[in-house]
Amino acid sequence: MSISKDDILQQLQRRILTMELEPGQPLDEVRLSEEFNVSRTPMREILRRLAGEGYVQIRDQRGTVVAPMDPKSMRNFFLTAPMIYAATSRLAAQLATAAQIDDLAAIQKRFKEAVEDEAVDALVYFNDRFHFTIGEMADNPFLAPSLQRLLIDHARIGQTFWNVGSDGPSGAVREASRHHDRFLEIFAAHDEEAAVALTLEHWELSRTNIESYIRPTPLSVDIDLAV
Amino acid sequence: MSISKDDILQQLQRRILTMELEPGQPLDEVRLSEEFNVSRTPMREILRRLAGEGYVQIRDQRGTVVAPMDPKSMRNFFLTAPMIYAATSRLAAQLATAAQIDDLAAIQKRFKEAVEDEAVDALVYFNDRFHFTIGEMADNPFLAPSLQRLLIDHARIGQTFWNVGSDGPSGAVREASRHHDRFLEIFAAHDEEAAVALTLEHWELSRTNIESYIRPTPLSVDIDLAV
DNA sequence: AGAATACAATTTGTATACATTGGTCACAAT
DNA sequence: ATTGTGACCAATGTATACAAATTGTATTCT
Repeated sequence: MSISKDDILQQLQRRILTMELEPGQPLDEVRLSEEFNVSRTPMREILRRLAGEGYVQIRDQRGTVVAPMDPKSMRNFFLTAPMIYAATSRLAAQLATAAQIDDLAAIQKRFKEAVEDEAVDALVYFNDRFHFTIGEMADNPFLAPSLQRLLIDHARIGQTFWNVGSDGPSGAVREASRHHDRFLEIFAAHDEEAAVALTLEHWELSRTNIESYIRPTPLSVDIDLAV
Repeated sequence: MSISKDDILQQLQRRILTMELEPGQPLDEVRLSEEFNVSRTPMREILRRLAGEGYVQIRDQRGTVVAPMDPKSMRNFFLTAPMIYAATSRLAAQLATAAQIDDLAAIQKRFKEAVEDEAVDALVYFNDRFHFTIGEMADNPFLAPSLQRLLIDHARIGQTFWNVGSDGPSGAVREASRHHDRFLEIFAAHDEEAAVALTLEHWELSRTNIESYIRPTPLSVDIDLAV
């Protein structure tokens, strides 16, 4: 049996989220179709689908590139994420089914393993899957597409967030993991307000860390200026 | 010269928005490719793109149908639209350029013509284009996909809104048109708060009319119950 | 040397033939 | 009568050959 198109799609998504495929990097149809042992036709279809989901950009007659990340999109990201995340969490808390919460718990289990294994790529991926699944729980086709686009850039912008120092996972990583555990409890209790509050807390944790990377805390100015 | 793929895409979008193609209706690749004089390959690509934008649904090995409209999606629509619309308008007010406002004015001109011509399809279409263009002004790739999906169903759900009675365009239609004129002024003035307020006003007008169709005002209960 | 242009090479886009799958209908068995 | 089986048909999915377009390179002219 051969690899399915969905598998190829998912694998490319993972590579893009973990930045194994870098923003702006061109993707060659022929190379990819050879790598995955399919002809160009289905490969092109997969790339079109990735474009529809915001993972890649296709420019007419000029091929496909991994969706770039420019400063403007950063601004929009910080502007939009809290609103969409909060709305999604509220709906998820309203509508969560037991089966969905089980799925979410399974993802969180693998996330925790990644924390202990200090596996950055796995952290990025399962964190994405965790929040993506919350999106599915919200069951709102009008909200989902924006959420999904946010999650793509969140995974990529936040790459450094998960970086494991020489002294093991950072406190922030462990706190994010505790947040996830609390999400599970809150969804089981269908507590909308708590879901929104935790979402904003989770966002702040992420935002602070991301910003400290993008705009690092300036070096101390407390030096001797005497000449 | 032959018809371009973008033209075909746009034409199918228009047909779906005006419900010339009805929700749930199957779309045959071969028939469409013959109608537009292209081979199946580019036609399939166009359908894939329409699927990515939410105009149609593609089920594996079972073909394409115009995106259906079920009661659940209605609930989500009313839940989500005000938030996304308000956020979009705020950003559009912030960022509107003179050229964009000119574009918007051009669309509004054609909208007004449709009001006078009592052309329902044109009303539906140019109203959609008006709000779609506001979305472009907001220039936020994280918000746009949700907005676009909302606009698809707004055009379709609101179909009856534009219906022209025997006594010409309804007051609601004329009021919607006045709202559009005010949008133009507000964007030119970059007045964010006014933009949000007008958006909610515009939404209320639309919502009230739509709901009175979906859930018609109950027949009078003031009848003779005596037996 | 630098700019412009013609040409070659690479890559994307399209058409079409072939393969596979899902649905329908007839028919047999229970 | 209802349900299960299988063959056929129609429609979607894939491979591949060919066409068109873009990019890179070499050559020529100023």
